[in-house]
Amino acid sequence: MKNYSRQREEIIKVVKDSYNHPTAEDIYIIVKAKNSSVSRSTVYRNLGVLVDNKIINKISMQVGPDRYDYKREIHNHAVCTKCGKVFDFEYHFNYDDIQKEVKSQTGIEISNNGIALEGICDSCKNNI
Amino acid sequence: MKNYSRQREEIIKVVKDSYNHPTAEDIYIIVKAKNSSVSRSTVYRNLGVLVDNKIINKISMQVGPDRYDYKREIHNHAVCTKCGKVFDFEYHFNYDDIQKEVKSQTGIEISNNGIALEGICDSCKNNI
DNA sequence: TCTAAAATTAGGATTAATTCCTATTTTGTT
DNA sequence: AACAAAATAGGAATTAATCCTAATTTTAGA
Repeated sequence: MKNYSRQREEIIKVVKDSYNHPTAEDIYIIVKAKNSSVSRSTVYRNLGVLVDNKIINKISMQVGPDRYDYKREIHNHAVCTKCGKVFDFEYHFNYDDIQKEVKSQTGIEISNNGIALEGICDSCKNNI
Repeated sequence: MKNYSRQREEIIKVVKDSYNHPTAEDIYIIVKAKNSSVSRSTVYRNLGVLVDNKIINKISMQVGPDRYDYKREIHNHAVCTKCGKVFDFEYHFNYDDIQKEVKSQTGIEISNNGIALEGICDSCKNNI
């Protein structure tokens, strides 16, 4: 994130305006459509940079490509392992305590902002 | 899981005896080494079947291939997003309440047994 | 403003992990 | 034993993501 670039600016804006946890490909399509010539590799590279800089979140799941989420107030995700749809949910986790506990037990400095769980959503259960 | 097969039996045993969250490839190597001719696709297919039947867990993360874990008493995972190492940790989450809450807010029936968090481990932080 | 170094990009090739395909073999049932 | 259903082997194909290199853009400094 040393130098400004129009492409990165666009990518940030697209993620910020998306509330449906888009994939890298989704983002690529949208940025591309907005005129701005951009390459797939630029999208992937910048998403990585933005995750590293804690501007966006990356959600990896048991099914399908990774999803991205602009970092706002803390919230949690529930992902359907059949269709890949991502839902937000609220729950009062004691994030600070969890973080402290994980650090002391494993040495890992947690970067999640929120917790992700997986399961089967209603429509998939009724195999629609 | 309708019919018995020697290969599936072996795969279950390998996952059960592994306490280091092996990848599909790890499992394939071990089963193969144990004599038993087995193909990679058989390993992948059976791991899927075993996950569906809730005999094993699948851990997907931001980095590297999926990991598998034999389902025992409930516990949580902390994954390093740099090196991919998976650590266990204990934390008293109110799983029942979380499950109920997620179900009512999103319709998702959670299948996780335990919660997975991500971050950077000690050795990666000191970029060893 | 001009220039050089550093950062970033485009575009395509490559890789890694997983899924898919089909002929063959094994298993459970009568 | 015979038949149908389930599972396997082996390799091809697909998907998502990463990597590579030459060209372009940005920034900082003279």
